[in-house]
Amino acid sequence: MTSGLENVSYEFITSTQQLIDITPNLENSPTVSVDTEGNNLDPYQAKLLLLQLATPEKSFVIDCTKVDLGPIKPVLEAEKPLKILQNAKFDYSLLKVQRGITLGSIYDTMIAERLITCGLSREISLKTIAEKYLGLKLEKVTRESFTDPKNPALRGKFSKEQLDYAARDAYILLEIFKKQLKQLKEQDLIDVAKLEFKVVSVVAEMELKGSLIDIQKWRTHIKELEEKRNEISREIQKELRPLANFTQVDLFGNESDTVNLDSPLQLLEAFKKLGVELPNTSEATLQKCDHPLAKILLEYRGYEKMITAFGETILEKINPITGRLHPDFLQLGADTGRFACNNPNLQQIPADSGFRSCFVASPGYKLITADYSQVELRIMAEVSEDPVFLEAFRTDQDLHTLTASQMFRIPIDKVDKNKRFQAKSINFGLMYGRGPASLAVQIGVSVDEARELLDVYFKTYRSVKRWLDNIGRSAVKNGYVRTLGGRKRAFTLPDKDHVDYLKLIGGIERQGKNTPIQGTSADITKYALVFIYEEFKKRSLDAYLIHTVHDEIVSEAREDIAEEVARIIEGQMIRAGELLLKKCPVKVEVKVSDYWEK
DNA sequence: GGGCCGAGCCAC
DNA sequence: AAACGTGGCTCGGCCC
Repeated sequence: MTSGLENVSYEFITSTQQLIDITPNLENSPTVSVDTEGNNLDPYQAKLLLLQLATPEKSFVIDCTKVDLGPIKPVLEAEKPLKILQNAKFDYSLLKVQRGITLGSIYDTMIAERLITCGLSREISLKTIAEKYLGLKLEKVTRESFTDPKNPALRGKFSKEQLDYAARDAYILLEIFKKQLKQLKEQDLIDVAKLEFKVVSVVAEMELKGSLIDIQKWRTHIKELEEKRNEISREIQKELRPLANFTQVDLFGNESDTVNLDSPLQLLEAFKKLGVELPNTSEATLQKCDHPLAKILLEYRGYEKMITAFGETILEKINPITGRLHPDFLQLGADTGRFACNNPNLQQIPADSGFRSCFVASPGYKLITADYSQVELRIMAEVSEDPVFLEAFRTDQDLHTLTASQMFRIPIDKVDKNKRFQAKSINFGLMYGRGPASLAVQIGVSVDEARELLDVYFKTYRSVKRWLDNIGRSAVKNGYVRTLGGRKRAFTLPDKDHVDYLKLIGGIERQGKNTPIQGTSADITKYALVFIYEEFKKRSLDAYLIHTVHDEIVSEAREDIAEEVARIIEGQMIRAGELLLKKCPVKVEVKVSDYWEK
């Protein structure tokens, strides 16, 4: 079953001359799998220990503590052979930072697996795919042994076990690659796979560059929030003090006459003394509560949340070597194809608070923020071919105002704020498969009125309704949907006799409606990232991608070329949009600034 | 004391 | 309160 894959024969390279001798083996192979071992996950702090290379004919394990990788730099940086890696971003970053070597072309087995499973599974580890494709049960990997500070490998002493595993991890990728490729072809995923593989190195470079944060400004902002929170806290305590007998005793026996506002237990007790019996202190409960204290408490929580979620914790992630933030961009974080981001998640920095403006350009540089204007609604116009929607975008009108005008049968200049808001709520809500009940809550009308509004809306935009109905049905009928970039998302269909059958089907219909829209937006942004990166490289510009938030791309460029770079970014983003949107025009808004602007 | 999960809230 | 899509982070509560 496992056909000798457990024990791969390999050559251990411990001198530069040996490496020179094997270079032809690599140059003449169509594919070479690549793996690295370092002693740290952070490419800036890691020491490169081993580099494993495997061709179908022969495998090599290179002792990077002794060997100069210069002789194989050209073959790694060339388009051919194709480099096959599991989670290539890691190896790319390590090789780039520690040896100045990049990888010219990438096939990533982890990314490929995410495309192949397309939402049905998130099991994409090497362990999982080795078993799936090769029937191979990998023993617990010795990767941890490399990161142990006491590990002799740090001094260039490798155990036979370490070397064997290292060689095997590289070699098996060749076999996995062949089987995955068949799957990618069968599922018609080659185009999107090519895109994703190009995105890998762009994301690696983006992460390596990272974002600069103005620490002083950030701390000042936290302090302002803390002051506001403390002020509210004092106000609350003042209300409570006259009630007395609130003596709390902490772990050290210290007595306090204040209530811990973060303790639900103490809060309930306090409310009780005020004559208010509450079942709990959840947001909903407090919202319904008439007592003025409830309102202020919610305000307190708002500040508290900001401070804990975006306070000092983000500053702790600043890299000690670069002094910048290097978040982890998860290229296929969402099943729709969108990025996710963590450590820290820079995709959820509050948009309208003082936090964003703390992200700044390096001295002598500018930040360029570029975002697609209403890209998801434009995608809906494209896929539905709705004549009214398309016309609105072709003539660059305000879609929400136009929608309101048509729904309520009033002239454009008679559309007030409320009617525009209602139309906007429907326009956006549709993309989420939103129903009358939730719409009613948002725009403050009864459910019947909301249903009425939706009816009118769909009479105006018949093609939109037809498209939404069809795509929802096809998600259930076929078990999957696709984006305009060819990306696929599959669904696990419930059994007909499942107790929640209708509920589950409803969920799949909504996902089926949303995924082509959200996922096409992801396709476009990813093409744009690749185009922009290639353009920067081709022109050798002192400009760098540093961040992306779904329909937005942030770059940093030297001051004197910032305006030129802004035009390049805009052009490449439009080019990416037009690659997938043929009927609906694409619009991009670009800003050049000293900080991250919304 | 660590893992897991839901609630609640941040983004698009 | 409630049939609104995609994520991550923090907290509190629960379990082992």
